Amino acid sequence: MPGLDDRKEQVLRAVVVDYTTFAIPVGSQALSERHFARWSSATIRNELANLMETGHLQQPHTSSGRVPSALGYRYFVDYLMEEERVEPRLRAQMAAFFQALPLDLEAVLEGTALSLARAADSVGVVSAPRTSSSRLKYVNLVHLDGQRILALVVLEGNLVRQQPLELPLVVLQEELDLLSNRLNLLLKGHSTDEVEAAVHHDVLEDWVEAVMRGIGSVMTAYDEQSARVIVHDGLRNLVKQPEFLEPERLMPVLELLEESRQLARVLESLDPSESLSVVIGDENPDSHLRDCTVVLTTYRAPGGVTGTMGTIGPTRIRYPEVVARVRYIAKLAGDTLGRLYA
Amino acid sequence: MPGLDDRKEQVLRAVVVDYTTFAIPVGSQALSERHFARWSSATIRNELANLMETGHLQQPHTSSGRVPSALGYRYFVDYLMEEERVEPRLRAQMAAFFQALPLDLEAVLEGTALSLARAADSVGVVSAPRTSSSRLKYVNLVHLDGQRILALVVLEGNLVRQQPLELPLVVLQEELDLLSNRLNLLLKGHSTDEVEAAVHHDVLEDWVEAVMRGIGSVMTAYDEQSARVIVHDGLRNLVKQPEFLEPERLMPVLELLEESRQLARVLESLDPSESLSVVIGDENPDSHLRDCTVVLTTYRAPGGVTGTMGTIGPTRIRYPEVVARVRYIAKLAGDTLGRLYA
DNA sequence: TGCTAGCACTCCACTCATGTGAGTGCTAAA
DNA sequence: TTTAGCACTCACATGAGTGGAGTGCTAGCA
Repeated sequence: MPGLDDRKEQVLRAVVVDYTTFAIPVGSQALSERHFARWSSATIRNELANLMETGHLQQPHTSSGRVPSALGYRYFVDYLMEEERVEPRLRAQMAAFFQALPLDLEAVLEGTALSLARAADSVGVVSAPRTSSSRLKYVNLVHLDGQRILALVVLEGNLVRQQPLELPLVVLQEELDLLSNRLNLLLKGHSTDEVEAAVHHDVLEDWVEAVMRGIGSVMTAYDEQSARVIVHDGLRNLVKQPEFLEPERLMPVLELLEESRQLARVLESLDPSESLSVVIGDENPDSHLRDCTVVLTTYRAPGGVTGTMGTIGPTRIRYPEVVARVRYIAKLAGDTLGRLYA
Repeated sequence: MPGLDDRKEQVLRAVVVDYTTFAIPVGSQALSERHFARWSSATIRNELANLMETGHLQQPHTSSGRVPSALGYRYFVDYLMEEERVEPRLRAQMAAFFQALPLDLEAVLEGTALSLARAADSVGVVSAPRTSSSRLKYVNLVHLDGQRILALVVLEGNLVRQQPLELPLVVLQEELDLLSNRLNLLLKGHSTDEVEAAVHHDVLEDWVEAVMRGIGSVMTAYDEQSARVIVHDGLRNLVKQPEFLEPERLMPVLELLEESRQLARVLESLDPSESLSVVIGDENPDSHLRDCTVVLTTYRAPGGVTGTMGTIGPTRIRYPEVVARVRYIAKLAGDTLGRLYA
């Protein structure tokens, strides 16, 4: 529920727009001149004071202009913002960029991150697609040497994983082929849980059990890990920003980005239940991102292939523009991955 | 050829040691007190003035202490430095760290980068091993639907690559299994070139040729791309350094690290023909690294598996320590990759 | 000839005082 | 309810003054 009267909303919007444009605190006079010729600066001052009381604005110091607080940005995003349309020329550029990407998962993820970084002039992050629940499509066992074999596991979505295994005895490739066939009949189309249950269900030879355990652990590891593979790009855009001039501001973000496990956890915790979420400043559950705004969305390709992607920048970003661009890039990424998995 | 007399060398060494330790320009008095009780500061001043003339030292401003120039560091590294031994406790820690890494190429590369970053308190970079030319270990063909199949290709080093293929006709899984067996007999252990040659050598059915072309292209793509995969870690160590406080200093390095193609090119151009190379400041061919020292070496695992790795830091690093540690980590990385490819 | 004490000099880094200007809050009148 | 006016606040720039670390140079001594 909005909660601010019409003029307060106009003033708040003007502060957000001006601050995200000029990056300097905005004062009553500037507002009066640039936006509200019909009201004097004194009138604006009263409104500004009110917006301070309600917590929508902040003052870096007593006699400076106003800056939106996290709450102020939040109000702007929720009630005042009209999402822009991505400029036709930029749309075309982006589409061409995606069109030109090699059809290769890593290339697409990296391209998406780069595109996001450029579009928002901040850091772009993309998580690898996690199929909603991985299902076994195909197994193949390869003899390496002695008791060591390699299990190739193909999951739905044509994701291939490998797992070296040490068996309790030497097994020949012919026997492995036979087992591969049996396992394919038995387990094809089954989920991680079902595969792991099958190990306990039947009494099996030792080495067969070892193989099945191996397959189960690959699938489990994939379920857990796949959400953790994250590519990012555009750090240089962050160092340019005045709010990250001091290393003390930059460090937390860098730490987070370099520790991909942490980053994955954070993205997961922010995972947008809605189609797109904007998390502003200290709304972030992770303190590393206290000075950042995270714009997150989900990309989707046919076949339940989805993932999280978005941008991490200063709280002072041009929300209407960035949100629109992130949304559009998610669409492009989804389409491109669709071509990849088709 | 050395070229400096004994005392000048002593003074230069003292300047390098003190500056790399305390990170502030060193003056004649400090030198006299800390290193040369037998000579007065005035004497040292004369020597410092000489070392300025020969270009081994620099002065940030007229009345400040001296700082080694790139030439000075170079002289130190070439003639004055005694490589330290890695502390036993640290050796043990590092070895344990590598021992605990999962036997998986990416994990090992990332672990190596992290280890380098920690050891040198700067950025660690590791290029993927470029096997002189990849060799085929195993092929498996999986029917997807209709005319589409998936080729699973295992290369030496247990690297699995997949490639979806569209065949000119529908082929059943049984036929694919037969072809898999034939191909394994025919191509196992063969290099990219040999595999591609085999396509032209025999007259084959259309769809078999398509499969073989697919396998060849996977291998070619891997050969081309693998030299470019570079992981790095430890950026946060760089922002801490006083010489990178200003964004103008940090930016070039960031740009280079984020543009992995560029980074690959640079590492390649610096590729140490000797076992280990130290490239200091403006000796770097790439201007992005003008303020950096790059310590590069090669890691080697049995079977011609080699790659480039090293650290990128400010010119003010503790050379004897860093060089020793990089060397040791290269050994650990080589051993670990040896286990992986065994 | 090499070393060193002494001295004048330079320049950074810091402090303090001061002025300026953008911005504020408050009040009284329209 | 709006606005003109006014006193006030505070960051920021400027400039003068100071201390200190460091220098180059020179003359005298071993």
